[in-house]
Amino acid sequence: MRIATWNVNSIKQRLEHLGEFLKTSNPDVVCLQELKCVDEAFPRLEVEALGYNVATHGQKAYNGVAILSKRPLEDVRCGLPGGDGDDHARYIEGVISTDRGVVRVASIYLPNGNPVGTPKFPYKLAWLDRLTVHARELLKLEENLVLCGDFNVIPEPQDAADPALWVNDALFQPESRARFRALLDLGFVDALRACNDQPGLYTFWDYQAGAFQRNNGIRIDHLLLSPQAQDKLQSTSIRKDVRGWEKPSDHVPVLVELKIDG
DNA sequence: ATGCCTTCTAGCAGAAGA
Repeated sequence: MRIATWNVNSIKQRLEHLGEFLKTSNPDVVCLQELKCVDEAFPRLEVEALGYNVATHGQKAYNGVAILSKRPLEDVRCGLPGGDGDDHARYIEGVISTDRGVVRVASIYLPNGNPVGTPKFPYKLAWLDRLTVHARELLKLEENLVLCGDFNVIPEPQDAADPALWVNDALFQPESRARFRALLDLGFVDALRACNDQPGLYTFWDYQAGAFQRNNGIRIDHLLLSPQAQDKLQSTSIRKDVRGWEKPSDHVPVLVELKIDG
């Protein structure tokens, strides 16, 4: 089973790219972030015509997450528990059954948190804490579980082309990185790092200042695997070429291949 | 040191993103 995550930065602006990505990578499951539209405005019929079931959790203008799956989606849950008034559409979860096993997948759009020193940063940290609490519960199910998405965390210095540029940024603050590590410490593995410890692997390049042309990127889109899923890890890849398409998202798709349905 | 660019909504500028 091939699972992808991609922050599309507006699904309406990126529908053509999504079609091209689905055709060329042929994923079984796709977790999308930053839809930037309400559920009713999601191009559901167009995506279904490409062979995918669709579950969305959208909102007007900002955020918005979705899961696309060739196989039916079951037990879909929208929103991260413990919000207490948090109305951002940043979390959706579902289950996919195959002949060879079950996979639970979450599509996550973690808060950016900038600028540090405003309420946005503690909101990010609190959201990371809530995610950790929920993930601990999910791990008790002992399922194949993949937490996919734009975590808005640069885990390590080697995950940035120029770490010095990010020292004052919410994505690279010690508090953000420590919480990401705490999440991993529950028993998850960062799928890409399990396969490749090389530097220079990025999933985001800013639109400004020719960041992509200069390969001034960061790695913030991640696929975290439960122990059961780790045992089935076959490969990972980053579709860097997608950033070179005309009018691209600033993020590219990241994929993991799990030996689940052959 | 700051803006650089792209998206959204609203309305012809500002917020948000990272």
